[in-house]
Amino acid sequence: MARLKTTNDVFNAIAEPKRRALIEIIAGREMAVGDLVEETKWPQPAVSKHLAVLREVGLVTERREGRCRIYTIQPDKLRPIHEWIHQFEKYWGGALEQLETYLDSIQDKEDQR
Amino acid sequence: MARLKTTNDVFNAIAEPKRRALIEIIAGREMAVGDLVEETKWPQPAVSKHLAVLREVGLVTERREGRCRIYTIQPDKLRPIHEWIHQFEKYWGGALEQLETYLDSIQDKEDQR
DNA sequence: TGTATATATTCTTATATGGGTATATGATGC
DNA sequence: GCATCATATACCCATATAAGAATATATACA
Repeated sequence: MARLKTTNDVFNAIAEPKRRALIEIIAGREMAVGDLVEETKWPQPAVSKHLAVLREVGLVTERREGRCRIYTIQPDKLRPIHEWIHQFEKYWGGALEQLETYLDSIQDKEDQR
Repeated sequence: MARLKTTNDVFNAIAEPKRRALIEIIAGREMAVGDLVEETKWPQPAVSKHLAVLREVGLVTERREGRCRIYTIQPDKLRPIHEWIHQFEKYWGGALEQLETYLDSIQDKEDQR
């Protein structure tokens, strides 16, 4: 087997720095492809192809508006990664991180209710 | 250009599920390669090669002890990823996550002192 | 010195990439 | 219908895998 596809999961999708850059730019707002091309100064096909990967793993959604395609971030898709790393937080943490860990454990119980 | 090397950074290194599995197994203890082979039931060269990638990005360190090589995790190397995702947490959060974000901001100020 | 043990490295191969360029699709306005 | 704008897709290429099998390295021990 070769390396996993970039569209295999969110971990693989965000391994590419340019896709992380796109996520940072889109976060919290809605943007058309053209806006992203202007902001990044990358060739349009490059932007479209990276967006296609992010779309396939669900990190962004697309909505058509006339000729434009408006992209929106789905940040909750990053949560599995956050939680995967969270389990190792206790090994590097100072005092405040420990409190965080404690509060998370409370929340986990709440989520189970 | 092709895809970035798996050893390019921690993001690329942990994109492979088997490397994440290794990290989960080693976390919090010290293990020889043989222990990992036994635990995973993977072929020994596979384990060694995945460990080499983790080593190159600093996620594990190796110590020689007789014929064995003992591997230890360096969990703080995961921190940059945790912090990258942290900036998007506010977009998905419920009440307790907001508190977490607040506590983090306190801690950031503390770190700056 | 020779042998067994523990681990790393070297091949090979199938597969997937990201960049660049050209082209296709699709909506708008005349 | 036709030209134009906005975006996606197809093609080519150089590069990097991960798996498997075979082999090399290094240490311990008789």
